[in-house]
Amino acid sequence: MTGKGRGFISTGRDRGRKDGAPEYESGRSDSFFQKVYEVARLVPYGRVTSYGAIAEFLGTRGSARMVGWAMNSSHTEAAGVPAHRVVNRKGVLTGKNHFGGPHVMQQLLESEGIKVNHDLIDRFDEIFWDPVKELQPEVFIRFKDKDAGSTARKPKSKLKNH
DNA sequence: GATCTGACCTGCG
DNA sequence: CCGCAGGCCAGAT
Repeated sequence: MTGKGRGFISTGRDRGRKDGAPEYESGRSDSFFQKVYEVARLVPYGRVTSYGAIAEFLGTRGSARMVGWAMNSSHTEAAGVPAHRVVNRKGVLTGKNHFGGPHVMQQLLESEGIKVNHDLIDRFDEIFWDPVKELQPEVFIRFKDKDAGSTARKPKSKLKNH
């Protein structure tokens, strides 16, 4: 039951250390990037998610670009981040060039049983794994705990139910 | 310390 | 229906 009772996703309040101490060397930090890595690691085997889904999950819907940018620095993570399971909303392997090869990302996906045709994931809507839908019950509590009072969250009327 | 860029997404024309 | 421009936030120069 994945009894990872640890902090998981922190509030990330104190981002950026002016003292020049690199967060990634510390192993775990509260930086926004680390949160992205955590979510990316939660993507099940044989499933994929999108940058926007992770961004929305973290509370910053419009900052999908940051998720991709975070993946760019994911190579510093010794723990290993399954960045190949993160694609854009269309299911296109936009970050394939950052895997050290134009076909590395595709091969990684295919090794998990994911079919890729011309940099496009086949049956993307079927294997798509949305952290907001899957992890919402447990993780959102962490975020709400941050505000603790601002329970007045905007209802997500617009569901991207493909 | 200001400016630009970026593995994106959504909306408008 | 397709094309484009704006927005988003944090790292890099």
